[in-house]
Amino acid sequence: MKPITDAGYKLLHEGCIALSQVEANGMKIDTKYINRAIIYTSNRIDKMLYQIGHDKIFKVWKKEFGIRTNIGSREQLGKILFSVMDYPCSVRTKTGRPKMDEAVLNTIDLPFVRYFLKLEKLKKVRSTYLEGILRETTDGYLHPFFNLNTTQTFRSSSDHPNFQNIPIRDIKIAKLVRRAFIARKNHQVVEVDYSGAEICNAACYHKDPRMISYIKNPKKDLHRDMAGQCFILPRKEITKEIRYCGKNIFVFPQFYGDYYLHCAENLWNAISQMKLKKGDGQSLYKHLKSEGIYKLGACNPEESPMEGTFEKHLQEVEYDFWNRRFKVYGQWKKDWYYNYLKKGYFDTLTGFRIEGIYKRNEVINYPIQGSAFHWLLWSLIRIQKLLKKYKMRSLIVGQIHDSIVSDVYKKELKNYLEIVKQVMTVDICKHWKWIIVPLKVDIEVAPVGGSWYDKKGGE
DNA sequence: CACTGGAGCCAC
DNA sequence: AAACGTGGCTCCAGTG
Repeated sequence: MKPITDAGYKLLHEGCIALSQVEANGMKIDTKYINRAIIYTSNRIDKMLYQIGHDKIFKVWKKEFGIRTNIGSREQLGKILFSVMDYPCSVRTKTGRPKMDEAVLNTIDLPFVRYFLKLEKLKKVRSTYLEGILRETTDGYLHPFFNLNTTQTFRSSSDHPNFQNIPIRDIKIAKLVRRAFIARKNHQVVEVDYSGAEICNAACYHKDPRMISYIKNPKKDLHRDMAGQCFILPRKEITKEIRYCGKNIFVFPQFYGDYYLHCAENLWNAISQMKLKKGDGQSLYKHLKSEGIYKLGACNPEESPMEGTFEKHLQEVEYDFWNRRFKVYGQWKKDWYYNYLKKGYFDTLTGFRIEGIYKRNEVINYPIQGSAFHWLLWSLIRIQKLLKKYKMRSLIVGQIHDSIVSDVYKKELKNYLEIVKQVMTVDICKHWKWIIVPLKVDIEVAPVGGSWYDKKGGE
């Protein structure tokens, strides 16, 4: 893994300098708030511990493990549930222990298990995030590290603390943690990200005309279309939730190298969780039945799927996806991997060579992932230079793979956004002629006096 | 007491 | 033929 062009070397050299400035800038932290949040979370943890301590199952647990009883041990809980209480254990880890993650535990309908999961979540929030952030904060500022030398793909990483995995999906936990990240006085938090960075970047490699047309035409929607195909639904019946499944259980996994068996299982399971406008998941199973799909199927890699099963249907959807809809993309994947096998390395569009022993999915994913980050890195370097050149007070304070987090002086907001848009969607295309799709950014701004949690989209 | 691998979970 | 890519952090359990 090394730069093979001067431009590649220069990108990392300047990137390193720019990110060190980002580290030095740091983000302002509301430490008083964090201390309150830790107390609040601790109270909730105590409540859960009380609930657990007064449950009959905990008596069984103590009887089994005595002085070794550890409420944080999933292994011990597994023994109680699957050996002592005789719940069936359907999944095991690769070392043969019962799998005890959230998905498995959600299938066991006991208040005790619900308390346990709640407790684990709260402990994670407290230790990794609230306490982790506070530990690394000095004089009210947090300075996470951003590394360019640690990843296989030429992406970046972040540590002490990791700024790139602060909760956002679970809205309550997101608020609890992100509320701590604030802007300097008379500044506001602004986050700008490339929309569909990896999909757009992939298109620059494979140049599939149908993918490019999806990217160029805002009326087209790949995730909606694929959700429709997976569930055999017309466009108008695709709810937000169904589209979400198309995106996160079919399209992205397929891009990363997943295959129909896995997708079929996950989509089928997702149906049971769905709450639809017209009825619930059951109505979707019924709908599939009316289309001749009666069950999931065995999903055994050794056997070919049976007619009338969902796995058979997904096999057809997948075939269509790579051999008809995105035929050029599908062929590119084959060629790209074949060329790697022949040469023993592959080169990225941003000027790097990746050499060594890699699996098929790695060979296909690394260049896309790495180059997508390099769009961001190039943009960050340039934006920072311009902020300096115009003697602006706004500062870049963080970076998350395809987004830039800044602490923007309120009077500079308009200028800042102009610079960012110019660099990220216009200048970069002049710098890298191989960018053959139009680039778009999503902008989110928090009000002055607000926190990172308060960022809102729409220009 | 230090260290390590596994498992889990957070992000893109 | 194979089968979801990249990271970091925490806790547990086992080892030396």
